[in-house]
Amino acid sequence: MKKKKDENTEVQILEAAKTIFQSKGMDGARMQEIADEAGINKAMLHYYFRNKQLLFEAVFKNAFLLLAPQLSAVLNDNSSIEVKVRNFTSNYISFILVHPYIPSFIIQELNRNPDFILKLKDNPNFPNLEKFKKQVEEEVQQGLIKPISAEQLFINIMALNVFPFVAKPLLKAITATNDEQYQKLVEARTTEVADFIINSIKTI
Amino acid sequence: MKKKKDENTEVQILEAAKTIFQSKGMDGARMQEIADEAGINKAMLHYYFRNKQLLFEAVFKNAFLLLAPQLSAVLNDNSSIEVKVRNFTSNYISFILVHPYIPSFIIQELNRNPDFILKLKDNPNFPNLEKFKKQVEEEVQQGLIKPISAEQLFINIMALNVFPFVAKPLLKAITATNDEQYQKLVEARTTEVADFIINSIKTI
DNA sequence: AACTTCATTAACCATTTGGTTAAACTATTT
DNA sequence: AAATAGTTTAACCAAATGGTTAATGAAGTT
Repeated sequence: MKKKKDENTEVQILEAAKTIFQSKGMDGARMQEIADEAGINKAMLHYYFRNKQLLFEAVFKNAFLLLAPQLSAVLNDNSSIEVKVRNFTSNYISFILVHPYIPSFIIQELNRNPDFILKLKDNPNFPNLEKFKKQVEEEVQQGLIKPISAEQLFINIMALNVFPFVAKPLLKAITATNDEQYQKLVEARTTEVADFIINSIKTI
Repeated sequence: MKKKKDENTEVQILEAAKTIFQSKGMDGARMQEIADEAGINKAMLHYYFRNKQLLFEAVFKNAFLLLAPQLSAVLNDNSSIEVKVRNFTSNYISFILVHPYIPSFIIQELNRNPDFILKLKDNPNFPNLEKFKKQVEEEVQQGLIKPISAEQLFINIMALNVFPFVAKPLLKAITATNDEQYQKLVEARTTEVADFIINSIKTI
């Protein structure tokens, strides 16, 4: 091999960096630990990504690129609000079961450095509320759902779906459940949350 | 002054540590920065709190002791579920306006170190669901609210109230609002969220 | 006033950590 | 096979960082 950096090594680094960064955060992660996880020399991290900040940004962007389509899904398809809510809830919970750390990771690191989001906003996949806004207004107009702003509805959908994963340790303690019980509680939400939202907004 | 550690200094340190830890987290915070913020020598931090971990735990406990009563409020008074939901939502949002960093801080650090909660669980003020459970069951039985488990209802209440603050940078970006607009959006939730919840669970 | 005790500081220390460098290695090109 | 160019490593480095220490200050006790 020549001329081209070994893509395999690069992927290995990203994979290891993802593991370490997502469990320890930018500040808690150590370059040596990432190198060990990847099974390579620490200098390689710098050879491929120059420094810790750039490596972190690569991991962060990858994570966001996985999450963004999940959010956009609620916003940009053509089904009714009710169907959207049901699909989103069920899709999101499956998604999390595969990528459990992503939402906490993104929210945590955005709190640490809010300017970070500016680098993502340009991205064409960045979730956009426009279409959803029109749809909510229309359904309200038509009397299909009770008056609510698209922003508030969106926040509610996100909150009910994402929060149980982000606040897992706290909620586990308060509900006095073990891992298995909490997992069941969360899985039950696949339908519970959708029903809860729809109950609230649908007209009688 | 003698015999007693200068309480003023101790308070100054805790105040400074709170500021730094809550904005940078345990890993991102620097002892020197805390000392500077408190306007004292770095050695004082160790004199009063021995090491970084213990200083952090003091700050964390203080934060949790502020938050816990807010949560217990929903669970332990005697009003109806509907009144409780309204009171909690309105109280919680006022609370956050005074202590904006607390919930993110707690959730973030619990994710970093889930065992941390064990140190809090013993505390008599730790939120307990027992009473709330009975109440929900009763109101369901009486047909006052639709069937829902106390755990799910509690998670929903928490999610709808806490999430907008924890995920502020992300939600600000997606809703394309500036600080002022987002603040308004959140303040509107004082009543919006309560209505949303009650709409969903009340029987017709 | 001498003594004792806690509070505070400046200087110091060992370790950790992100990052660098020069050399070795590997594969491709000529 | 010699030259070339990218890849990988071990060793190294300077700065940052949590923590310590020995000396000084200040206040109460005798």
